[in-house]
Amino acid sequence: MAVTLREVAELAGVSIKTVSNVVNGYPHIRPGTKQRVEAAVAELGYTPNLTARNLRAGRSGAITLALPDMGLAYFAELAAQVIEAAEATGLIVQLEHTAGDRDRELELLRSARRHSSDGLIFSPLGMGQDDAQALAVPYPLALLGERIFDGPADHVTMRNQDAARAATEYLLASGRRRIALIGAHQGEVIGSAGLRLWGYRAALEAAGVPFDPALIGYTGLWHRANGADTMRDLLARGVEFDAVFGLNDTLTFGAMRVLQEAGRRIPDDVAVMGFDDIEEAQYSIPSLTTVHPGHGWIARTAVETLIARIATQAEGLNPPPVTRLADFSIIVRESAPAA
Amino acid sequence: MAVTLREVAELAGVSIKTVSNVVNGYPHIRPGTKQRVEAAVAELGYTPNLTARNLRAGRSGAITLALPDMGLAYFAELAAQVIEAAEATGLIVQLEHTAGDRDRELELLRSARRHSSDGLIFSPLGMGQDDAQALAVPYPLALLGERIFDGPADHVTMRNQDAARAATEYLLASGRRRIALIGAHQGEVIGSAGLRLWGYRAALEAAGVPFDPALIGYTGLWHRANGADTMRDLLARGVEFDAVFGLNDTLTFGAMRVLQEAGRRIPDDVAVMGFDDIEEAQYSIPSLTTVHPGHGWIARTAVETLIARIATQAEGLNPPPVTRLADFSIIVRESAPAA
DNA sequence: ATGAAAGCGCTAACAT
DNA sequence: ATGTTAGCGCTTTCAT
Repeated sequence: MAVTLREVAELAGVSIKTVSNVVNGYPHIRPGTKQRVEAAVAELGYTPNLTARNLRAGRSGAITLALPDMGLAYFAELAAQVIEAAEATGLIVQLEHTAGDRDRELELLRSARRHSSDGLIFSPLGMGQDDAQALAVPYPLALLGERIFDGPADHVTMRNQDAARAATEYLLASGRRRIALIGAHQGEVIGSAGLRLWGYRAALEAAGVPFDPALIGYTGLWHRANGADTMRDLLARGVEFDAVFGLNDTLTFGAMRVLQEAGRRIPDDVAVMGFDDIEEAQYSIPSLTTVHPGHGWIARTAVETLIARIATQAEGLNPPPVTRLADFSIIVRESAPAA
Repeated sequence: MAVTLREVAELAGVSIKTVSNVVNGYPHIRPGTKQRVEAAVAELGYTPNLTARNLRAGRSGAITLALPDMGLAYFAELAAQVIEAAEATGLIVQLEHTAGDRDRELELLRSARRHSSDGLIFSPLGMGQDDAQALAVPYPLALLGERIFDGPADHVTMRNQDAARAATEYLLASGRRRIALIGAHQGEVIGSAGLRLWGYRAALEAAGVPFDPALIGYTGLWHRANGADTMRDLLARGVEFDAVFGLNDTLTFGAMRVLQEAGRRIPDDVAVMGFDDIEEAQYSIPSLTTVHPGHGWIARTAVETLIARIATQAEGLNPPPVTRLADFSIIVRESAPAA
């Protein structure tokens, strides 16, 4: 079994209080005592039992991060950044997987308190606006993503519509007029796809460029293969276009491959714009012009917001939920140079 | 504050023992009592405090998974699988990031017990065989990967050398003779790169095909960009080859892109073989023939092995470390068809 | 500067 | 079938 305070105290010939004081760096300890305790700690290889400490403190020192799919680079990178941000404040991150399944997501919200964690950072995918009330949970929660707005929980997200509009305006400004959009979700209004499609349409409208439904490529998932399929379909339909706006980078890489297969030069024949700025965007050939949605900021802010909520809730307060929006920027690379 | 057993007991007019019994499904309870308790639980919204339960049980219900880099698809997919396997046995996974940095890895091993977790699944990258003794830690540990062998901890890994040999033999059998290898590490003997290079050489030797150092592409990291760079270098050097064996899939995709840029047809001019069988291998164009290293099995076995070690260590036993090897297989796809 | 002791919320041994 | 109680390892008043 593990060594306890009591055993250290016995060996050092002091009380457990003194050992606790030494371990926790309490200042007023006689140097001699301190040394004896430290020797005993070293000899026995004592490490504090965090579970006991947490029970005493009324917290667990861990937060839960629930993501739909670690296989998508965006989420994998987000996870890495949340872990980093949490680690910086001494919190451990427990990772959960929902597979974007609505039932699993709802179940997670219901059961999350059973996992000994101080709060949840949650990125739903299967749940939608109608499920907003399920976010009214009795523990600290920070929502990510674009599935649910104005819900009863803190929310960290980005200006999807503005960003998509800016991306489209960028393509328009570089002289493109027939901009294909891939990754649309049939009938979606709220959600990354719906919002970004709106931004795209707003930019077209403002520029007086007619919206052509034939330019929209629909696909449920946003993996590389889906982008490839959608692009193949677009080409097969013989639609003309001089630019492609992919609603996420991974999808866009798939589309880019198919374009190149088909002999379309990027950016000469077709300019390509992505969304997410995942790491690979810097290294692809050509490198990908894309929307940087501030995921680092989102990760840090999610952790920060959750910590703040944990603190206020511990004081018995319950301030109204806040929404925090990340800044975005267009990262210009080879696939869509400026005009 | 959260509702406790005591409050539920008070409301239901029973003792906390009875409430505990009900909550834990102890069978012999009078139906009426059970109902009253359940009503009280529901009314107050009681959920057990896991920290207290864990303190009592002497375990935390969580395991730690430490990986070098979530940005690499292989590790992201491995994480997802470990989480799934752990979840199936009721364990939570705490994820840590080492960035493949030796000092961070050593620090992690030292401090891991401070994190309230029952054990560690650890995939080192910066540490090497010389650091084997650092694995002699006083808590349950399962080692992954190919950096350290015969260390003082349980080890779940695969037959790297055999697998690389089989992959090379497959290419030879399909009639290729000039097989470029990319992803080699200068001077490495132990480690994924070193072992796989050895397997490659063994296959060549067995087939009587001379080893040509000019065919070896060196690169430290195994990201897509590294594969692309290495392949560009190979092409620039004017080395002739009719096949490429990439030491991981991600790297191989980068190389494949450059090959296609250069007008080499896959598999007609160059057959391409990867290693890892990440999801994308099914969807790339062409789809990637690769070594399936049994990551699902590795994830499940790592969790299983760790749980077994946790159990024996709790009984005060300390059986010698075990090594468990995953089976591999060659997944034949378009990039390198059978002869 | 240090010790004694209560108590965080839970489970289980022991009673009844 | 249910109640009483000790104790998991720790921190923290309250004494001294």
